[in-house]
Order: sequence, then C-alpha cells, then structure tokens
Amino acid sequence: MAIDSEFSQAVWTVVGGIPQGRVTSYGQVAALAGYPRRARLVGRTLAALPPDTRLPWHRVLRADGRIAFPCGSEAHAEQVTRLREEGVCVSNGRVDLRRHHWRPG
DNA sequence: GACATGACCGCAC
DNA sequence: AGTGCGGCCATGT
Repeated sequence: MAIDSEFSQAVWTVVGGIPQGRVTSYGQVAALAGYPRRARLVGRTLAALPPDTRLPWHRVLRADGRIAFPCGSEAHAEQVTRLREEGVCVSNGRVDLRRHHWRPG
C-alpha cells in the first residue's frame, strides 16, 4: 500500500499542531493521526517533505528523545539548530522529554 | 517473490 | 545503559 494523501494529510495536521518548544515521537504522531503502529511511515512522510516546508518536522523525535538522524549528519545538525532556536535544550543529540514532551490536551 | 533497507517501537537480557 | 530481537510496513533491487 502506498502512502496515500489521506495518511500524509493526517500526519501533516498532527505535526503542524505541535506547539513551539514541544516535541513528540514518530509513533505518537502516527497514533494521533489515527494510524497506530505506523511510526516508520511517518518517517517516510516527513522525509518526502520539500526542503522549504513550513511544517515543524524538527519537533518529531524517536520515542527515547533522541534525534532520528545519524549524529554528525547535516540533517542532524539542522534539527538541533531548529530546536534550540525555540528554546528546546538538546544535549548529545538528545532532548529532555521530562521537560519538552508534548502531551496533547 | 525473496531480500534488504529505513527520519520507528517495545521488551528482554 | 547498551545491545539485540521481533514486529512493524512501504519501497527498491
């Protein structure tokens, strides 16, 4: 099954709804979008975003708070920068979830 | 169709 | 705390 526009749209909506300074995980995005167990697809969807997107893709992390990109990669650095710009404390490629995890509601 | 590869997750050791 | 493993699901070879 290809990633249809319905799935992508649901993901975009959820990601776009993550408040500034807060983060969440791929799995959580999938669940909130109404597609539980599809964390990997969220990753694929975000990977397909245009480089000039306005979507706050950087607020999506792995379940343990680590950045999904390999440490040292360009994308990794980019994500760290974007997070710090909005006040999220990142150390060793990891975010303190106790402080920044987004709990909707 | 088998096999490998991910911007993943949870549990067991 | 780190590693491994099975599960997950779309894509590419």
